Amino acid sequence: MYRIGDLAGKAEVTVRTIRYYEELGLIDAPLREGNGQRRYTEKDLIYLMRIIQLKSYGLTLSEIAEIIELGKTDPSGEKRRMKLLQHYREKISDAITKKEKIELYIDDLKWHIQQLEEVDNFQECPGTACADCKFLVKCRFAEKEET
Amino acid sequence: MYRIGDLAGKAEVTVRTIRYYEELGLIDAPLREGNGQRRYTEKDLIYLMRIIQLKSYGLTLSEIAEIIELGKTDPSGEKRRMKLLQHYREKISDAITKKEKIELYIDDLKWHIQQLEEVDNFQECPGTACADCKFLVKCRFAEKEET
DNA sequence: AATAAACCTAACGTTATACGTAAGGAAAAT
DNA sequence: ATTTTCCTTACGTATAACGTTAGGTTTATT
Repeated sequence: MYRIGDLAGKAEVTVRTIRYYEELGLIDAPLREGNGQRRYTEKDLIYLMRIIQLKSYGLTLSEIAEIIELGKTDPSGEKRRMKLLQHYREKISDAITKKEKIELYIDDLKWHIQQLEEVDNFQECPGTACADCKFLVKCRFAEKEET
Repeated sequence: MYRIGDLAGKAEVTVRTIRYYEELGLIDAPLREGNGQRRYTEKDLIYLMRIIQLKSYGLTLSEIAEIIELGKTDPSGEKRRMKLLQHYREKISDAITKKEKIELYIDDLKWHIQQLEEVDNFQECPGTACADCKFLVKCRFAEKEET
């Protein structure tokens, strides 16, 4: 059995963080000794590490809470199972959207680099989005290409 | 020449947002008429749209400011050019890191879904990171596989 | 036994982001 | 003539994820 400080040490977080997660309902209220101090098990540690891992994936605490809540729901019963699946799939598509945005950004940066390597004034266009740029008509680069 | 309200309309942001961006130095202080009112050009609009686009990529305003600062640096002169290139490349690798984290997360969610489709108690393992899980020894699923 | 270290609850404080909103007044548009 | 837009200054807001006292008990160490 770990005391809260031990758990914090193993998980490399602060004691406050653990209490906070408990407050949020991210981790279950642990056993208490007669004196009122929290005692944790190995399982609690695993659970905590899981949360930390999800955080490292870029999830917010409330997103993690949501997932945990889903997990607590009785997984037997087709309807609940389907709902869980649906939630996860939504999360996936959100993540894919995020990912795609980052990819756009990366492309944009690459475009900038290319400009930087070839051109002098490189700061005035919207990058890879040039094709559907609202200002294509008035765009310098577009004008140049026309010429 | 646009007044600030026109510009806001075209860019689909509020007037406050434009003033705020000016405050942050994201956009240059525009021309003022005798009365002190701001007048904007088409170029200002393009600039603003560019900022909005970068925001849509998930960049924060300060990240955008940083990029704009980079752009303002005189790009003539080989050393500065190289430095700019380096900055952009760093930004790219940051973005790639972010992207990879999201991909991990997506994999993890997919793993969850798979578990959810096949298994009953699916909530207790760290997902795709199982291979280098700190608790593999004590892991239920690992034990089951050993059995 | 005495002092230090760890624990408890409750609650206010902090940093950052990206504006919103109100006050008080001048200029523009209808 | 009055409604709308604009100006500056500056306080307000919301969320996130804890940090940091405060005031007090418990456990560990010397």
